[in-house]
Amino acid sequence: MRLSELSERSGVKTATIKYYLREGLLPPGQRITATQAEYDEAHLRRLRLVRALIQVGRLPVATAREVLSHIDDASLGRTIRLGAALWSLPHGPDPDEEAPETAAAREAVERLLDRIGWATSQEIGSLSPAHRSLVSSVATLIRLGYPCDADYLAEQAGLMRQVAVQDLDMMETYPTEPEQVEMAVASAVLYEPLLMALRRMAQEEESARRYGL
Amino acid sequence: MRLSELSERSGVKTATIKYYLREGLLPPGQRITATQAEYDEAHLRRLRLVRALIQVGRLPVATAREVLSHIDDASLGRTIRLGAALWSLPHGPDPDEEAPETAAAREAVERLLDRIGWATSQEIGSLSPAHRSLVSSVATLIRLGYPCDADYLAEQAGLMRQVAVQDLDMMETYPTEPEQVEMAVASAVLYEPLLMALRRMAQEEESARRYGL
DNA sequence: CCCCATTGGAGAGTTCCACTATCCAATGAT
DNA sequence: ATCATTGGATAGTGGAACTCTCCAATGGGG
Repeated sequence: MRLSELSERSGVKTATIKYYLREGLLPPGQRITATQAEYDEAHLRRLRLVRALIQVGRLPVATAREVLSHIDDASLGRTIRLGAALWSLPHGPDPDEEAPETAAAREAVERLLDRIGWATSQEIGSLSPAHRSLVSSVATLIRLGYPCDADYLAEQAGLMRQVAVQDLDMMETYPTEPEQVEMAVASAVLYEPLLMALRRMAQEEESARRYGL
Repeated sequence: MRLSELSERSGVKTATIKYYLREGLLPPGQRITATQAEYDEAHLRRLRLVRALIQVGRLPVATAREVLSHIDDASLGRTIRLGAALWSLPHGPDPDEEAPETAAAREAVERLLDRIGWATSQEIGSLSPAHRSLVSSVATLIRLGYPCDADYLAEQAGLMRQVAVQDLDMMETYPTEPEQVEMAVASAVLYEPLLMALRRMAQEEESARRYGL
C-alpha cells in the first residue's frame, strides 16, 4: 500500500507518518520507483504500536525509537533484549541524592526487599530503573509526610508479584522472541493504564461499599 | 518566611514559585508591607504537593489547580468532594467512538463488571473517567492484537480490588476531611508510580526466577 | 539618615517537543 | 499531454512550563 493508504487505515495523518519515518520510528517502505514506496501490514502494525507507545504510554519520540530498536535487535539473547527494552522505558525522576529523605527511602526499600526475598533486586537490581524509581517514589511520600511503612509496602509488593506472574504467563503464550519482547513492552506500557483504571474503579466500588452511595 | 526562603527550603526557583502564585496553585502569602509577603509551613507543604503532582504525577498545571481547588473546597460533603477531586485527575484518552474495537471493548468491560459484581460501576459508573479509561485501554489492546480476555481481566481486577482495600484503609487513618481528600489524591497520583515500580521489579524478579540470571 | 541590595509583581521571552504546512521534482493514471 | 499524487526536505506552528527582565518600594547596614 502507499503512504496515503497507510494513513487512512491507521487514522494517522500522512505528515505525521512522514515525521515518524524521518525520526526512524517506522522503517522506510520498499522503494518501487524513485518517488514511490510500498508499505505492508507490518508497517501498519508497527505504526499502531508507535502511536500507542506515544499516546497511551506517553513515551517521548526519542525513547520510543530506542525501545523499538531493542525490539528489532536480533543480535541479542532474549533475556538481554528484554532487559534492554524494558530499561529504556521511561521511569519516574531519579532519586534526589541531596534530599535527606532519599537515604531513609533507600533503607526502607532495602528492608522491604530483604523481607520479601527479592534477591535479584538487591544484587544487580539497585541499578534497575524500577528500583531507583521506587526509591524516588518512597522519598517523595516521606517528604510529603504520607505513610509508607513496611507492612503496606510488603502487602502491595505481594499483590504486584501476583500481577507479574500473570504478565509473564501472558508473555509465554507467544512463540517467537520478538513477539515476546514486544509483549513485554506492551505489558509495561499499555497494560499499565488498564491496571490503574481497574484500581480506581475498585476504589470507587470499595468506597461505595463502605460509605454508601 | 519570605519568598526566597520558601524557595531555598523547597528547592524550587523563586521565578517558578511566582509562576505558581500567578497560576493560583499556591495561595498568596500574607502581605506584610506593600512590597513584601510572609509565607508559612502550610505554603511549603502545599508547594511540595504541587511539585509532586506536576513532576511525579505529570499533571498539567491547569489540572493541578482544579484538583487542589477541590481539596480546599470545604463547601462539599466528603463523598462529593472526594469524587470531584478524583474525577478531575487525568485519565487516558477517551474511547474513540469511531473505532469498531471500542464497541467490543465496552462489551468486554460490561461482562467483566457483571462477572465480578461491581454494581456501582455499571449504574453511575459508565460515566466515570476510570471506566472510560478502561474501555479505551481495552480497545487499544484489541486493535493491536494483544490478548485481553475475560479471565485475565477478572484476575487483575481482583488483585486491584485488594490494592484498593489497602488504599481505603490508609485513607481512614486520617481524621479530618481535607486530609482524607488529599490522601485520596495522593493515593491516585503519587502511589501509582510506586505500585508500577513494584510491578516492574516483580516482573524482573519473576523473570529471573523462570529463566535464570 | 542614606544608600543600595533585596523583594514581590507583571509581562515578555525562551525552550522543548510533537507535529504540521509548504515546496519541489518525479511520477503515473487518464 | 496533463495534472493530481507521491515521497522527501525544510521551515513553521502551537502548547506547555518555566525563566528572564524590569520596576517601584522597601529596609537593614554603615
